Amino acid sequence: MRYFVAVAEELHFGRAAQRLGIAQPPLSRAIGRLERRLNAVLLERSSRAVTLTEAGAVLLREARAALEAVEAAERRTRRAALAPAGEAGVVLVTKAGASSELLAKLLDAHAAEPGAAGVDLLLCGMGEQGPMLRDGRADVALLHLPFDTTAGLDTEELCTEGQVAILPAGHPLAARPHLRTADVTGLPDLPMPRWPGPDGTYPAGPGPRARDHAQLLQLIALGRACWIAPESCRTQLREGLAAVPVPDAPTVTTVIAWPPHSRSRAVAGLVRTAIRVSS
Amino acid sequence: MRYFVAVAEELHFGRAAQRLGIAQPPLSRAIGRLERRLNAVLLERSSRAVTLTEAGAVLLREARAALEAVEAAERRTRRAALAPAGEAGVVLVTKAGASSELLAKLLDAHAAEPGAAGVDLLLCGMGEQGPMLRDGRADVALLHLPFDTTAGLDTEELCTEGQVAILPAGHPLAARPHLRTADVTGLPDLPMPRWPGPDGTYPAGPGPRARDHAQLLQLIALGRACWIAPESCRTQLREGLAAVPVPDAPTVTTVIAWPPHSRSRAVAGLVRTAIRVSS
DNA sequence: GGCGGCGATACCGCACGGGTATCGGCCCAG
DNA sequence: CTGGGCCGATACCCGTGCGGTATCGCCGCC
Repeated sequence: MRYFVAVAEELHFGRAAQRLGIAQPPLSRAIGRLERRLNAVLLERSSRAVTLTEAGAVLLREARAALEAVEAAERRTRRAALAPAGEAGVVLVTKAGASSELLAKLLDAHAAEPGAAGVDLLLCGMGEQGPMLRDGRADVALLHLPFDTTAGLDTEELCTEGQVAILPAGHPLAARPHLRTADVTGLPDLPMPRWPGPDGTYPAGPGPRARDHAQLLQLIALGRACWIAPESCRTQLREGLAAVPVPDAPTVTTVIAWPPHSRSRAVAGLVRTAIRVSS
Repeated sequence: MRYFVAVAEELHFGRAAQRLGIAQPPLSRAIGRLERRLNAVLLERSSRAVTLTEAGAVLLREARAALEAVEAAERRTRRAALAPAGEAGVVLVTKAGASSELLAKLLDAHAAEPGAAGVDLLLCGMGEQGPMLRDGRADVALLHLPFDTTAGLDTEELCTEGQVAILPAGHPLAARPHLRTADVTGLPDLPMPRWPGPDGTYPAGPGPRARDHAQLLQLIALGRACWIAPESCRTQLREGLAAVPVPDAPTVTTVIAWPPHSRSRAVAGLVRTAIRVSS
C-alpha cells in the first residue's frame, strides 16, 4: 500500500521506486499483485504516462488514511511504552502563537489536578494539527474554527472571540475605533502577507512572505503588512503594533479536539479541565 | 497487527493461533518481533496467564482502528473497480425499520437527480452503522441521535422528532393522550424487551428477548412488552398496536453521516439531496 | 529510422514466515 | 513432594516471496 501511494503520487514507477528505496521491477510486480488481489485496475499505463483510474483514486484516498492509522498505532504504542510508570504523557499540539492565554490557564489547571498525566506541548504551523492527531504525533489539539478543519475528530468548544486588525502603530487606520474587513484587505501599502501552503510553496500574489507569527509581527511593525487575527493575540503585541476591532470579520472559536477512538483517561481528563477553565 | 489483536482479545496464544489459522510458535515469534520493532512490552506472560500491559492496551485500540482502515481501503477499492462505467454506486446503510419515510423520500429524490450515482441500500442492526462506515462496507449512513454515536464521522442534521410509546391496543395506558417516560419504563406487566449487544449476548434482567423490529412489534401486539420509539414509526404500526406521545422522552435527531476522508462526489451529492428533502 | 525513456518480464538468491519437535516453568493433584 | 499437564518460548527446517540485476517491448521524438 505504501508502494501504491508512492506510485499514485509520482505517477511514475521509476521515481516512486527511488523514493521508496527499492528498484523499479519489484515495484511493478508489487502493484501488479495488489491489482490482482483487489481484482481492480488501479493505474492506466500507456507506456508514456501513468494515470490513476477511478478505483485507483479511491484507493489513494483510503490508503493514505489507512497508512496514517498504522503510523499512529506505532507511534502511540512507542510513546506509551516509553512512559516509566503509571500514566503516559499526553502530547498537546497547537499553532505556535495562538490561544496562549487559554493554553497557559489550561496547563496550570491541569498541572494542579491530583492524578494528572504529564502534558508534552508541541507547537506546529498553521493547519498541521489534524494530520498530527491522525498519525499519532499528538493526542489532543487546540484548533481554531473556521481556519482549521475538525473533520474526523471529536471536539468540544472552548471559547469564541472576535477578531482585530493588526496594524503598524502609526498607520492612519490604527486610530479608528473599529474597521470593516474591506478596509484592511485591499490596502496597496499594507498587503496581507502570504503563507506557505502544506507543500512549502507560497501562493502567487503581492504581499511579503512570512512563515511564522514572529516574522508576521515583525513585518507589520516595519510597516510592510497588516493582518487580521483573533482578539486574544492582543496580549502578545509588542511596541509599534496597534490592534483595531473588526466586528464584521468571522468570529473565531477555539475548540479542543482528539481522535475519536483514543478516548484514554488522560485525554478525557485534559478535555474536562479545558472545558472547566474556559467556561 | 492482526496477530496482535487476536492475542490481545483471546489473551491466549494457542487459541489466538487457532483463530488465525496458523500454529502457535510462529505467532509467539511474530508478537516478539512486533515488540522488538516498537521496543515495547505489549503482553505480560506469566506462564499461566497472559495480560495486556498499558502499551498493549494502547496498541489494541489503535490497531483495531488501523485494521478497519485497511479493510475499508480494500473493500471500497474492490467496489469502485466493480463499477462498470462512470460513477460507482454508493452504499447507504441504516437501521432496519427506522426513518422509512425519510428514506423513501431521499431515495426517490436522489433517483430523480440527473447525474446521480446508483445507491445500494443496506439494512443493519442497531448501532452497527458506525463500524460499517469505518470498515468500508458502507459509504454513508442514517443515524439516530442520541442512540447512535457519531464519533469520527462527518454529519449533517436532517430532522428531529419526538418519541411515542408503543403499547398493545387494548392496554389501559393506550387510551391516555400522552405519557411520561416513567409511566412506561417500570411496568411489571409490560417490561421493555432486551436487545442483544454487539457480542450477541443479551443483558440480564426481565423482559422478553427480541433481535429485530418485527419481533419487537410482535411481542408488543401479544401484550408481552412495550417500547418507546421515534414518532415516525407510527406509519409502520400494524393492527393491535397503539402509539401514545411521550413528551418528556429525549427527542430523536436523524443525521446523515459519512467517513470524513471519503468525501467523494457521489456521497456529497447524496448528502445534498438528503438535506434538501428533509428541510 | 534510430535512439532513448519507461514499464514489464525473466531469472536468481536470500531472508523471512510458517511448520514440527522440544524445552522450561508453573500449577495442581495425588 | 513429586509427576503430569498446560502453555509459551526456543531450535531447527523448509518453502515461498520479495528484492536485485539484466533484458525485452513499446512508443514518442529528434
